[in-house]
Parts: sequence; C-alpha cells; structure tokens
Amino acid sequence: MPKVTVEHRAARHDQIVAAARRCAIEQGFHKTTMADVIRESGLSAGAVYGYFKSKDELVAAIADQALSTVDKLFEGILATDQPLTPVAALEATLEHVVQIAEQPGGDVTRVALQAWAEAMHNDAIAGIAREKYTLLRRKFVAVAERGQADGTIDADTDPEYIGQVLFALIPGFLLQRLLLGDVSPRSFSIGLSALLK
Amino acid sequence: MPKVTVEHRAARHDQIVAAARRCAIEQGFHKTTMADVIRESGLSAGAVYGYFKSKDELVAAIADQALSTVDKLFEGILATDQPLTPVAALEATLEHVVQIAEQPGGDVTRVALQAWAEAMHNDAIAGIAREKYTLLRRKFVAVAERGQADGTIDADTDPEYIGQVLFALIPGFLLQRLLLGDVSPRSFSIGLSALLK
Amino acid sequence: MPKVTVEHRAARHDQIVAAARRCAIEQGFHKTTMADVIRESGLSAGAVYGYFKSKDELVAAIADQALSTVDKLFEGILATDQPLTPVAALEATLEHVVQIAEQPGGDVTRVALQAWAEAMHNDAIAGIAREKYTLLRRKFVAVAERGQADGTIDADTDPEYIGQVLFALIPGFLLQRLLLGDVSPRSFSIGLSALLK
Amino acid sequence: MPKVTVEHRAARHDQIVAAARRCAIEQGFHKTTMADVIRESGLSAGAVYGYFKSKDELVAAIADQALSTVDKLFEGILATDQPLTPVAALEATLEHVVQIAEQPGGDVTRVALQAWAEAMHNDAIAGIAREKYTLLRRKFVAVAERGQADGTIDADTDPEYIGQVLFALIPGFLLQRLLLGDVSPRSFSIGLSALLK
DNA sequence: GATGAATGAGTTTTCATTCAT
DNA sequence: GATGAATGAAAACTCATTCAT
Repeated sequence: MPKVTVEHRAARHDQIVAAARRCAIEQGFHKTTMADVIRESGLSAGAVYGYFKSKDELVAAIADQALSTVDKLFEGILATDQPLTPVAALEATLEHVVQIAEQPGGDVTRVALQAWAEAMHNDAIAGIAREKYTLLRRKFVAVAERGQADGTIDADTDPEYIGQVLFALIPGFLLQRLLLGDVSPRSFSIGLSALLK
Repeated sequence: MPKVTVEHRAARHDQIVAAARRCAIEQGFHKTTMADVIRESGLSAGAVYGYFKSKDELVAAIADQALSTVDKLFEGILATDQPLTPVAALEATLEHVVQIAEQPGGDVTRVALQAWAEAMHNDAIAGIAREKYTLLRRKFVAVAERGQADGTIDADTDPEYIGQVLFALIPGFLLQRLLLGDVSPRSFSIGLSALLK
Repeated sequence: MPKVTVEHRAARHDQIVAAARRCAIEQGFHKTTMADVIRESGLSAGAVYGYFKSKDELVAAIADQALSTVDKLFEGILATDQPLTPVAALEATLEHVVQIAEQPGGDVTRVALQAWAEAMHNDAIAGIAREKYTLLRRKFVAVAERGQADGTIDADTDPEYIGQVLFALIPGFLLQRLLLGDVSPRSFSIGLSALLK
Repeated sequence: MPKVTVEHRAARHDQIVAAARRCAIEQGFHKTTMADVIRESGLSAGAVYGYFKSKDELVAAIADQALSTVDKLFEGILATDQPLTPVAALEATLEHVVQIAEQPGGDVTRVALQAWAEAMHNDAIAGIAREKYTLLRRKFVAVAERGQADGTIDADTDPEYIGQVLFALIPGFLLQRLLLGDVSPRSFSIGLSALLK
C-alpha cells in the first residue's frame, strides 16, 4: 500500500508545516518551541520528528514555503508572453502579494520577513531566498527589456539595473505593509506612474 | 569603583551594545546567548545585567540602535532646504546606507533586517521601527512635493504615494544588497533614472 | 514511556515530594536547591519540572503535605463520637504527632515549622495552614463542649477559648520537642492533669 | 575619640539590624537580599559589610534580637519574687508578647517564627533559641513550684512538666495570633481559667 | 509505527561579596 | 573610611531530542 502511505505522509507533512507556520506567524521562528508545534499540529513529538529530523529542518521548510510563495507568480501574471508595462507588472505582483497575505491560515509574508533575517546566518535559507528572488527579479528585467524593445524605456540602460529597481519595490511594499500598514498595490502603482510621467 | 561618571556608564552601555551587536551580526539575536555577549564585551554577567535587566531589553537596545541609524540622514543629505530630485535623494540615501554598512564593527544593516522580523512580534521594536521609518518616508514625500512644486513631477498625484514608492527602494536595496550582493547606489540611481526618462 | 497510568504519575509526584521533603528536613526550604531535589529524587531536571512548574510550587506541595499530616487525626483519635477528656484528647494527639515525627523518611514536623514561617509571606501556604489548623482546633472546641455538657468543664466559658488553649499546646509541644528535646506526650499530659486537679 | 566612634558604630549597627528586620518581617530571611537591606538601611554595601561579615551573620543578629525579646519579661512581670498564679503569669506574658508585636517597626514575632524554622538547621540560632526559651520556661516552672508550695497546685507532680505545659501556651498563642488572628491574652486566660476550675 | 515521559545540556538570571577609587 | 560597580559562582528553569513501551 505505498500510494496511500505516500499521500498520508504528505498530508501529515503539510499538517506539521501548517501548524509550524501558524506558530511562526504569531511568535517568530525562535520563540516557537517544538512543543508549540507539536501541540498546534495535534500530533505527538515522535510523529513530528518522524517528518523533520530537527527544528532547523522544520524552520527551513517553513521558510522555504514562505519564500516559494512567489513561484505562483511565474505561472500567472508574469508568464513571459504577456506584454506588461513596469507599472502593470508591479501592480499585478503586489496584488498577488496582498492576496497571499490575506489567505486564511495567517499572513505568510510575516514568515518571509523572518526568512530574510534567518538568511543572514543560515545558508540553506539564504540559498533558497537567493534562488527565488533572482528568478523573480529576472522577470522584472524581462519587463524592462520589453520596454526597451518597444521604445517605452531608455534602451541605453542596463536592463538589469532597471530590474533591480522594480524588484526592490516588492520587499519595500511588503515591509511598509507589515510595519506601517498604510500602503496598497493601488497607491504604489499610482505613485510609480506619477514618477514615470 | 564608586562615583562613576555618567560618561563612564554610557561608555559601558555602548561597550555592551557594541559587543551584542557584533554577536547579532554574526549569529542573529536568538542564537546569540548572554554568555556570548558577556564574553565578547569582556565584562561579567553581573555587569551586563547591571545595564540591561534582561536579554529582551538588550535585544531591544540593539534593534533600536540599528533602526536609529537612519537618524543621521536627517541631519545630512535630507536636510529639508536642499532641492533634491528623487534620483539624487535616493542615491544619497543609498550611499549613506552603504557607508553605514561598511563601517568597522560589522554591517549594522544585517541587524536592521533582524529588527524588521522582530518587530512582527515585539511591540517595542515595532514602535521604534514605525517611528523611524515614518519620519524617513516623510522626507521622500517632501522630495515629491518639491518636484510637484517645480513641475518635474505630476502635481495631481498624492505625494504620499510617491513617497511610499521612493521609500520602498531603500529596504528593497538593502535586501538585495544583503541577499544577492549585486546592487549598488549607482546601479539603483541609473535604473531609476532610466524609468523616469 | 508513553501511556503512563495515573498511578505512575502519582508515584513520580510523591517520589519528588519525598525527595524534596528529605532535603527540606535537612537544610530547610531555602537552602535546598532544585539541583538537590533532582539529585535526591534520582530524576532529571526536566522530569521534576514536568511535575512542578517552579520551586515555589514544589515548596508549597511539601508544606501542604507537612500541614496535612494532621488530617489523619480526624479519622483517628479525634473522631467525634468518642467522649474524650481534654487530657486524653491532648495526649492522643501528641502521641500521634510523635509517631508521625518518628516515621522513617525524616521528621516532618520540622517541615511544618518551616511552613509556619513560610506562611508569613506566602498566601497559598498561609491558606492551607489556616484551613488545617482551624479544623483541628475545632476538634478541641468540641472536646470542651462535651466537657461542658457532662459537667466536667465550666459551662459559662466560651468553648472557643478553651479550644484555643488546648490547641495551643500542640505547637507548643512541637516547638519544645524540636528545640529543647525534653518533652513527651506523657510529660505534657501529666503537667496538664496537675493543673486541672 | 573612641567613645563617639563606638556610639556611632552602635548606631550604625542598629540601623542595619532595624532595616534587615523590616525586610525579614515583610519577606522572610531568605527572600530578603543584601541589596534589600542595603537599600532599606540607606547605607552602602561596603558599610553594611563593615558591620556584618556575611548575610548569615546578619540573619543571626536579627534572629537573636527577635528571640531576645523575651529578656524584658524577666526584668518585668516574671521577676521571681512576685507571687503569680499560672493564669496571671500567662496573661501577663501574652500581653507583653502582644505589646511587643504591636510596636512600631513591624511585628517582631514574625521574625521569631522564622527563627524557629532557621534553628532547625542553624546551630547558632538554635543555641540562642534554646538558651532563651529554657530560661523563660524556668520562670513557669517557678510559678508551678510556688503554686505547689501554697497548695494551689498538686505537689506530687514534677513542676518541670507543669512548666512545659504553661510555656507551651506562649508559642501556641503566637502561632494562632499570626496564622488565625483570632486569639487574645484575654481569651487565653479565660480559656485556661475555665480548665483549671 | 506511534507515543509522550524523560533526559540533560544549555540558557538566563540572581545575588553575596569584594576591592579599586 | 566609605562607596557602589563589578564579579562570577551558583541558582532556577527551558526545550530540542530520544527511546522504552
């Protein structure tokens, strides 16, 4: 009965990650104890350790999940054959970010923030962050290149630089959203539009 | 050692914060133990606890210090009577950020990142972050207003929105600098210029 | 070791209390460290803290146990339907006190003495002491009332007062026994008899 | 200038003991820290340690003082040539106890209670307690002997036993006073009188 | 496989005492 | 002598992890 077991295992795995994520959203990675996760997941200590060899591994899994949130963007709004202006690309991305943040189960972007901090001294998490964010930024480089191709963006500038700036607006939005709480995809796209005029 | 001057106390205080900061830069707030700080500071446990009642209080002090790093901007580049374009304001700010990051004693911006994460579940730190960042963002709102006044920026847009976008570039820069390591104030100002053209 | 019975838990609980009591008898509540209790109990730190959230809670448990020693009196000598004279009631009680004090495992009355001191600034312990001693004193009030009923004690006196006096002899005996070591239930009953003659 | 210094030293000594006693009344010997005593005394750490080599020595001094409270009885009510009945001796003693307890500066009898507990594992304090209480009890033995001499007490009983019983009423009173708070010298003398009738 | 009680190294914190000024 | 900052050993307590049942 391998299939059943595999599915069962996957379900358990997700159950633990979800529980751990809920804890991390509330209290952060470090104030969250394994006992918290065990309680929240409704499983036993032994069960949890059957899926994650250590707390570090579990933390990495939650961080990974939070950072991998951007993956869905690639299959959606930023799929390469759509001709997007910088403003449109940004607004679509921020709307996606907000949608993810508002999903039931708690605001994952808070976990992403933690993952950034963790990446400073955790190579596994740093690697994931680097990978995901390099990929996402590349999409904005592509947006810049397209703009240069159709003449709406100065063609003499390294599109990489333009991508850096456009990409920067995402963590910049996220931080303001979590810390100050007074930004929205709309306010950002309006603000950016005004600058580009 | 009685009759100690206020300066002496302040010096000791800073000595401890500096030691703690070095630890936090290396390992983060939470992997840093009080024993680490005590060893690094060259003081005794009792001495450290004479200045900070708990680890939490010490963490708050380091976070505060890291976030207060932006204060110097106000007395410098962003002093209100200089007519700065958005690009100039951004570049000056980012250069200041890099300069701070490269100061001997370790990259404080890594601590700022931790402070963001901590702010998610620590009201004291959240309060400081909110205060500092609101103030800094206001400077960029002022830059936008000046641009609107002299006709270089669309006057019909809420300058608050423009300030949000410009301010967003700072954490966006910082994160890319720490995570991807391939950005610079120059690349950012070039990228932003290209968009504004 | 999962699926542990309630009896097992109770046994562990008692094992810890017994160890702590032995320590408290030797060195008092305060000179006894958790490390002492842990060593004496043969368990680990974590195990002990699994049963008692703090040292204070453990101290309260030992104090409670020591004060609850008098409970057995109620089911024995002082059971209400036996017609006891004051002298008989006292002697029976003191004999019980001595018997308890001489039980293997150490003299619990030494712990009771500590509990009195502790009750001065520990409301939980004060509450228990008040409860137990009020109940015990009531038995002596009953003895007085019986004496008044059968004419052996002056009927015009508030039996409460007589109970106070009779009850006082118990801590008075205990203290002399522990401090001076030259009293016995016999010497007390002889002394009281002489006064009553 | 030895006399001035000696008096000054004595004053300082008492100032420290008084401060320590106030602390001990509030929180007990063990919860009282040297820092508490230092603060309460208004002196410096060094000064306090100039008078008492260690906390143990200071505790012994407070305990001694609290136990020595009974000394005044000998010069007063129990002075040997007064012909006292047991009831009169008891009431006078209890009145003295209450008067001492109600003196400004806090209820010293609470400290005496602590001293009893401490005596269980502190030989110095045990010695003092033994000495003082032996002496006090002897007074009650004398009262018994006088009663035997004038025929009011059975002459065939060892007066030592009678003294034990009478003396027992003092700690028994004290404990009820501190723990239950519903006894008085009057209620005790009435209760004892009733029994002796 | 699952359980969860038990482990014990490691952490934070306290506090009696000292000693440089 | 007096001061009180500093000391550091020792205390209370935590928590990731294991393993007997």
